[in-house]
Amino acid sequence: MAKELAKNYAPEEFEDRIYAQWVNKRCFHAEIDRTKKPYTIVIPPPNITGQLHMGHALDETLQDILIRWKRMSGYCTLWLPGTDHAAIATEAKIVAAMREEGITKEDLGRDKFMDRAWAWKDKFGGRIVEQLKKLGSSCDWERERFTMDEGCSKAVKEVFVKYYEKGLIYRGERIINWCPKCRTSLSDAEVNYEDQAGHFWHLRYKFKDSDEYLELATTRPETLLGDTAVAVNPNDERYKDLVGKMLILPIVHREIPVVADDYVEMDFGTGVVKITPAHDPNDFEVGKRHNLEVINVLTEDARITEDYPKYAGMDRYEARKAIIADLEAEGALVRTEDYNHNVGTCYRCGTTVEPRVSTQWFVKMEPLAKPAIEAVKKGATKFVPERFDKIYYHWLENIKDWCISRQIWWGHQIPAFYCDDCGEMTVTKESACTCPKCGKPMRQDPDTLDTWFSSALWPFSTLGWPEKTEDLDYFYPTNTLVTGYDIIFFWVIRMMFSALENMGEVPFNTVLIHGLVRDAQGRKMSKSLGNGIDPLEVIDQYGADALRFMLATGNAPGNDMRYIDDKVKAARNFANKLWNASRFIMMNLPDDFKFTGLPENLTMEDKWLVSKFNQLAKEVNANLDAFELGVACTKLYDFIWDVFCDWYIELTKPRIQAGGEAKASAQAVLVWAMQGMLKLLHPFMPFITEEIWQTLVGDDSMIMLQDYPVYDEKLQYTAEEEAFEKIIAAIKAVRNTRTELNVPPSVKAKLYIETADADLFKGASLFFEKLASASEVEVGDHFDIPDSAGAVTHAARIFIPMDQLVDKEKELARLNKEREKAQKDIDFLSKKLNNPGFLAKAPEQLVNAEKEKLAKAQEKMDKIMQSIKAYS
RNA sequence: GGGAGCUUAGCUCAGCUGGGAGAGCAUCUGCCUUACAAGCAGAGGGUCAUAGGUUCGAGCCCUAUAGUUCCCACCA
Repeated sequence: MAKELAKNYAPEEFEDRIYAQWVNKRCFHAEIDRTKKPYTIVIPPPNITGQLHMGHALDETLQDILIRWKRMSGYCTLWLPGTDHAAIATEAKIVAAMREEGITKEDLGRDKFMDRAWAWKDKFGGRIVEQLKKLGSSCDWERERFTMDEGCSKAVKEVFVKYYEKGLIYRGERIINWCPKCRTSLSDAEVNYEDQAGHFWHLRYKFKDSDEYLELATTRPETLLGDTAVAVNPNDERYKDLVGKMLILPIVHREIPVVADDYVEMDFGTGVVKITPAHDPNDFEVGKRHNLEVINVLTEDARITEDYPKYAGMDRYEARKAIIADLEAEGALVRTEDYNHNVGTCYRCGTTVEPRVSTQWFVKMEPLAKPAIEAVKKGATKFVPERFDKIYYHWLENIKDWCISRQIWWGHQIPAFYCDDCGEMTVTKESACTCPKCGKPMRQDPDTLDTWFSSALWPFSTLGWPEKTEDLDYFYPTNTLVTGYDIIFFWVIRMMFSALENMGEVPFNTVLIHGLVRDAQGRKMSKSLGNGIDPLEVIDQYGADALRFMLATGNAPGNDMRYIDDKVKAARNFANKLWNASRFIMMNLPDDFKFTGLPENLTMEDKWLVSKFNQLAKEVNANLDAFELGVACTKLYDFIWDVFCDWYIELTKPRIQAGGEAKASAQAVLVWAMQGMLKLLHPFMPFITEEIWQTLVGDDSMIMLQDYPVYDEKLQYTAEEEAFEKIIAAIKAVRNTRTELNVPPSVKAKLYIETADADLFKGASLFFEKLASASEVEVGDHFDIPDSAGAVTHAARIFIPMDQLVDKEKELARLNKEREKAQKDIDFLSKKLNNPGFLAKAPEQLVNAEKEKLAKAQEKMDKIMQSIKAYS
């Protein structure tokens, strides 16, 4: 074959072409072959921002490695990509984009607005799909992308109605986080806390029956309008007698009681707290315990209500000023101090969140959380790394009921209907209904569901549930979820309990958790810092394979990783190395070369390589099986670079130059090994391996559809492998000696090799000439060569005669240094082997291994001593 | 306040269920040896944060301490 690779590894020249081939030849999904075992992977929604960032690149890389490996290992694989549901941030983008076009809900009406929103979502989702393709994602997006839209909303209704009927969903008054600007409730996770400079206003409330005052402090004086009590700690000696007394609320002049509650900390401030149940979550709880009235003083957009005409219509900050002025006038303001405190803000618009009592829909968490905890405890789902189960437990054990209603108009509308006439409420899967009591048409709840409510159903709603589909039966429960630890609370937990409740089975068996990608200084990548690195730019510069390899290697699961340019460069250099190795193989192949498998007569170095490759295949499979992707990467890197390129290729050169039969067999082994390495590496570096494969094997063959190499007993040559290591050790020793004596490689010298393995070394003399600058090699069982430098291994004593170049003193010093080293080894090992505790308790295998090591060390020592004697 | 992680070579990090400390980059020395200078051959460099403990044996397990990062909760 007259194929040739371009001179340099240039990923930009083939990555797009290779991807197009995968798509055209339908490699990703092939036909679903239900005779194979299924492997299903669930991936987080990649449309969070409509733009690819490093986090996605990491997600995608890990997932894609696993899915390609499984596919090549004979599994029927399936991705469950999350592109349909209204991910929170995308919603914000959609709305912003629609506003830019001047489109409002009122213009279009809800239904049309939704159609429009879905179109936008396609755009955002679609863009990221294109970006993921550049990374080499083997997900068949076209097929998998829109199969679940309908199913998802069907599933949502199904679950909602079911929960409602089982009493798992209820409507209730709760204090919630409310964004006055977005006019929507926010979950705890959607609130960002930030330190803000504020004030502490010390106020005094007068007692009803005396002229005494009680002093307290507040950061939010305007909520005073809604105060319905003042609280002290029941154990506080200072205020014990005051509990139950009545106070007069300043400005409003309402009577409010002093109550005792543990919530109050005695040593903070004055130890007295004003209680505003309608506008503070803690106060709300206190209010419930003491049956206090809940007085709401703020409207939806955080203005004072009509009930307080003097302040009505003012927003909370204007009202604060006005009220402080009035307090001062009334003599109720004692003093003002500066105070920094944590203020909750809306993650979307940054507005300060207003706690607000309102009617919302809730999911009762306790009965759902219990089975979810159990499932992980008994191992039905396991976290990798394991420690993340602690975070999981910690979260679930302290879980509060989940507020699922949102006051936004995109997303799944709550399937509850109200009769405006008689106040009746129905929860139903139907899209419209009439009042069962008075027969009038009912109005659907305008609120929508928290985006995570539908996301929680992902692993089964995407497979067709609630219908009993073949896919559901075959692919559920899924195998693996890959995600960052930051999403455990949002998504993982909710998928867990939702699946257990609705399917009676866990949604996935393994949750592979990875860390965050940080910048070179270890900071989180963020837009405001401007330190984010665009994966697409990295791909343009170094290629997708280099980026993927860098992301998968050199870090432990669950640990954060820093993005360092040099790391990608190192990965790119590795790709270049592989590229050039295959170039070496191909440029030597005859035009009519036909690969027919491993040749019959393998030489010792062939067996050494084959055996080591066999071991590699075994270990890589084991590592992938245990989700140790980084370890697998490192092993592939070491094998390809060190074992194959630095040793084996060099070892074949004499045969290649010799030509004839020797050349042909060397080429067959080279091609065999290259094919094997490409297959092993393909999940990690799909593009370059595919490109080389197709050049090497032929255009219509695709590496993506090959079988993944596995361990093969027939390829294991343990004894030969070990024997050849002696040659390698000897070559290294000669090189070492030469370098230490500053002999340039151009100066050749004859080698005399004194060894008990004469046949072995005789057969390898060419290697010494090629790799150890030998002009000639003589092997025997005894030599006495004066004026020579020495190289010693446990198996051989090598003389390098170089009269003028060898300084006897220096050589003796060098030998003594070696002797010391060898003595250290012997001391260490014999001490260990003379320890009765070690002999009695250490495993037999280890004891034998240590004995063998000692024997080798002693052999080496003997040889060193002989050389020293020869010099003295 | 509750929880989790990290501390190993100059830098960034590996080190799988405890069995003589590793890689990449950087540094030093010598090489353009026709696959590769994005390379080849060598070298130096670590009391594995500190102090105890368990064990025949500890970077790894236990306890405490220090430094550091993150998550959750949150003070009126």
